[in-house]
Amino acid sequence: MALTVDTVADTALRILSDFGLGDLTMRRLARELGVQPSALYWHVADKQSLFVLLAERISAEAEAAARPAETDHSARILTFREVLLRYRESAEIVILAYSVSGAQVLPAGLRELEPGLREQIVAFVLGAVAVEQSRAMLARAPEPTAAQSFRAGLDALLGA
Amino acid sequence: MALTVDTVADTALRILSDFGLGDLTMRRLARELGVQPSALYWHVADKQSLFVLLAERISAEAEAAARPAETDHSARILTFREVLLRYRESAEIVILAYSVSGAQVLPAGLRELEPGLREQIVAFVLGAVAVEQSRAMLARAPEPTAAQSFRAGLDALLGA
DNA sequence: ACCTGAACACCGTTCAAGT
DNA sequence: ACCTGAACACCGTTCAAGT
Repeated sequence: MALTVDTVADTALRILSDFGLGDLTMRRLARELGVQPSALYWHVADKQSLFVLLAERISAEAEAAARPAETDHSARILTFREVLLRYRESAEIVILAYSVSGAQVLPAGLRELEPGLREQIVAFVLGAVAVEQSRAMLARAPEPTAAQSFRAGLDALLGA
Repeated sequence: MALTVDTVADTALRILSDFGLGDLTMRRLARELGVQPSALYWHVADKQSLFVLLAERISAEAEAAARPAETDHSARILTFREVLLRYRESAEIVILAYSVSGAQVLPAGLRELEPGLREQIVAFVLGAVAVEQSRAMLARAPEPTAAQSFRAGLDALLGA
C-alpha cells in the first residue's frame, strides 16, 4: 500500500528513539520503509519539515502523558521533560521546530503560559534536556542530581 | 609554514561566525587552509574535538569581554549570552563541549557558581541562545523581547 | 497520484605513501 | 613531523521517467 506521511513520521520517530539523530537520515528512513529515498519527497518537503512533524508528535505524547489531575503547570512541565528524555536528541529537534512553528509544537500546558514566561520555561527545559541528552550520547554518566536541579530551577522560574 | 591547531581553530571559528555550522565542514576548512582534508587529522582527533576547542575559545572571549568591574554574576552571564550570540549556532557547540568537558568550557563567572545552580544557569543560557539562534538561522524575525525575557528569567534563577 | 532510477554535489574519516 | 592521494562508506535533494 502507498506510503503516508504518518507512516513516514512514525518510522522516523522509531529510528530516533532507537538509534539517535545521527542515524535518522532520509536514506536510512527510506530503506526501512522499503522505498527509494526520493519517494520520501513526495510526502515531506524536506528533512526540516519532517523534524517539525516529529516535534509535534513528541509534544502530543507529552500531552497524552499528563494526567488530567495535574492542574498546576509545574507537573505538566516535569512530564514534558520526561517525555523528551525518552527520545534521544529530541531537544535539538524541538528547538528547531519551536523556532519554525512557535508555541504550536508545545504541549497544551506550556502553550497556555503568558509569552514572556513561556519563552523562559522553554529555554530552560530544552537547554536542560539538551545537555542531559548530549551527555547520554557520549556515554558519560548522567548527573545523578539532574532531576532535582531541574525541579529547583523550574520552581525559581515559576516563582514558587 | 606548517599548520598549527591554533590556525585550524581560528579559521573554523571564522567560518562559523561568517557562514554558520552548516558550512563548517572538515573539507571546507581544509580548503580555506590550503591543505587536503586528511591533513586536519594530524592536528585534531575528529570534528567533535574541534568543537571543544571552539567552545573554549568562545568562553575565553566571554571572559575577556567581561569588564572587571562586573562583580556580580548577573552581568557576567549577560555578557556570556552576548558573546554566544555573536557566533551562529554557538549554543549547539557549547552544549556539546560542556557535555564532553564540563565546566572548564565555561567563562570564569559561571565556573565559580555552586554546581546545582550552575547547571540551571547553563541550561537556561544555552537553551535561550539556541532558540534565538535557530530563529535567526531560519531568517525569522528575532523576538524583540528576547533580551528582557532573558533578564527576567535569569533574575528568577539567581533569586534576585 | 505515487514511486523509481539516476544523477549532482557534497560529507567525515582512514591510511599507505611521500617529503 | 607533517602532509598528500586515494579510497570507503556515506549524505540531502532534484527531476525526468515510469506506472
